[in-house]
Amino acid sequence: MNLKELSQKLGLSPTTVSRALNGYPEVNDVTRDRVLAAAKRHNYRPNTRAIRLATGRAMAVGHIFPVATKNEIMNPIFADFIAGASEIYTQNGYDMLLSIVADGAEESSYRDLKSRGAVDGVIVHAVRAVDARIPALMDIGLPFVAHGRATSMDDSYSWVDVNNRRAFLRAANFLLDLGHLRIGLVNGLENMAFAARRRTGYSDALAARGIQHDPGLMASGEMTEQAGFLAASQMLDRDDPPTAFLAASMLSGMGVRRAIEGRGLRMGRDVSVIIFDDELSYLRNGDDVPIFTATRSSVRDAGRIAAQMLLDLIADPTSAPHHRLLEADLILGQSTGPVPKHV
Amino acid sequence: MNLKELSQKLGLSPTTVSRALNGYPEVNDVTRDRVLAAAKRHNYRPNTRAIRLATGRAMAVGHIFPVATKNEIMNPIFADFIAGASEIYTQNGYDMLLSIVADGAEESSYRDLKSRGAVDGVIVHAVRAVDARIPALMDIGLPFVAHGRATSMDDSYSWVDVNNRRAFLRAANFLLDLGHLRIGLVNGLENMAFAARRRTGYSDALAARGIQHDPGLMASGEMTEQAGFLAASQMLDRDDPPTAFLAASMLSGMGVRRAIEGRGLRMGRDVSVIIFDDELSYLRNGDDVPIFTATRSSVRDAGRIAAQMLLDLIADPTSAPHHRLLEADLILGQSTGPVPKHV
DNA sequence: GGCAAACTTCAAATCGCTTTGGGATCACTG
DNA sequence: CAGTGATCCCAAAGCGATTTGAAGTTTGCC
Repeated sequence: MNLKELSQKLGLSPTTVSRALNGYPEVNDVTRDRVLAAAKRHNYRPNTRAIRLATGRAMAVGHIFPVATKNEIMNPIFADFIAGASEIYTQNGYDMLLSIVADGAEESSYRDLKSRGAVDGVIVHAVRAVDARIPALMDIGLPFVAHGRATSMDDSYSWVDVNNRRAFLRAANFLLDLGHLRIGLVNGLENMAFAARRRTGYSDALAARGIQHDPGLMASGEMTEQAGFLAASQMLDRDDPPTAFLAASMLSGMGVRRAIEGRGLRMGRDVSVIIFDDELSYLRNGDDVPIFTATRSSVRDAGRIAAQMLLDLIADPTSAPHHRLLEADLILGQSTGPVPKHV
Repeated sequence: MNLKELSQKLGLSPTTVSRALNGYPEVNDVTRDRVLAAAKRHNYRPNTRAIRLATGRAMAVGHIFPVATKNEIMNPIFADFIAGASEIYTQNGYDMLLSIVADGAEESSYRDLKSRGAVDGVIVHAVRAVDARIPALMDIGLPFVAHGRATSMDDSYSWVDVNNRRAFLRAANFLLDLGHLRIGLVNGLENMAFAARRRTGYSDALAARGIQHDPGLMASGEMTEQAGFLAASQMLDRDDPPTAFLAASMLSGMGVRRAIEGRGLRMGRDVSVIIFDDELSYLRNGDDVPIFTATRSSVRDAGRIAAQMLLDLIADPTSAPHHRLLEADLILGQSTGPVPKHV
């Protein structure tokens, strides 16, 4: 069933039917009702391909994920971010186009999407501290929203980000207030913007209390359980092991916990741990009472916000860049406590 | 730059240019080379929207993920499966359309995609033991490949699946051979087809050795660390705790491990564990030596295979359904050993 | 040389919708 | 009653490709 057939059945022109369906004012209410009823009865749905060609809009948004060919690690937050964004697209009649491209091929991928007219805008995932994609997209002229901000150029493009620096600053201060002086940092890869900022927050908190910088207490790597375990193990095996940890993710934290418990220590009593909790659906931090004390910010919400921001931007491409800096909550769990006396 | 402009620059008709670019035989080689060179020089890329309208093909594949509104758990294998599928689409000039829909709204979502002409086919994720989506799609007439098979109707549609029954049968037999008699099953939700089959494998292995069915040693739930921990904890606190576990995923296994170690036991010595390892990129089972003994099958490979199967099906919709049953490897890790003497 | 077959190329129709630029029709003024 | 706006509807021209059917050019062969 297409527009032409439907209009013939109704004895109207395609023009009128199209206008009736799309809510244009120049059509009689009686006529409009007839049209809407007929459309519903015949289960008519306008052909997306034709709409796209006619309007010149793709009614689709692209999500391009970089994957380092070397280790091929998909970011675990991916699924939940997407889930949040998807809600918004569905509500607004947009489709979500996904592609996963090798680490440096993103720019050509963007150019391709643009010149093929396959999308109206894109979301930039996993922003690096220095990220070539951002100037590239500005050059290409494809509307975009970044999930995260590069270190520089903060205001010239739209982004949604968590206040990573403050989150880790607060977490570190919380541990310092509990008396912890040696705090291990189990960070993500610090070429990523979010990880770099978290490190800054950590360092600033220590510096403010006059605590000396100790490279042996700062690890940076993939945010896997295994990596978290290894990093924490190394630190715990020092002569002056840390009494607390700041871990970059739920998985890292689980690795840290294993390292602690594997040494016969108890998390929350002998060694404190704070994680960054993205509220991933399949990595919940406990059910009622949080297992880990955590800085928490829902990545699904971030997905929703970024998607909405992008649609707004597409609707009005001339508008100034939008920004949204989310604050992470500091929630108390069972993994932190005062520094043990006997240490 | 569109076809018309390009053809004007070349002094040719759009017809010829189109044919030259698409490799049709009725165009002179000299002309073709001229066209190709000009296309490259002007960075011409045909407009996807126009191609789609003209050819009537969407050149896109849909991935629809069901999300139970209650718990909203995204399946962790999602990201890696998608990554595998994406490779294939990219190679073949297809786009991947993703949407996440509430648990029972899938059918209308399929109908929508079909009548809008937004996709040429879909992948069905997370097949349940009894799954309404499969007959629905057959009714709608949208080509599809299921990742998993429902309990019945095995041959009337295309699927890619792992031999889940045999995987758990082999794993259980391996444990039985090591002398374990009480084996705890920490399964996924058994309304899912894969989990139901794994349970069958487990049960069949025990039955073949004349071991009595013990409901207290069989848990079924979300495949999270927390759920795995709770299930294993309960079993370990029995008067006759299991000496081994079969866990449905890496995350479940991590929970089981925590339950074991939290009781002062050592995994691999006091209690054995075998997991099902989907080879998720961010949940690697160790780097060189596997941590867990595991039945292993790459979900990324499954994504590749399913995607290719779907493209084949789209290319020839009249062909008979395709099937691919993958066998999981049983790989030896550090989490299994003979049943302890003193028990 | 002549005629058919094979090559090349093109004009125009098509896909299914939106949107521009008018035409009717009708009621309301002055 | 002619003139002026509203109001309602339509024909036709896009959007940018593919594809059909046909025309013009070579080539091949007797």
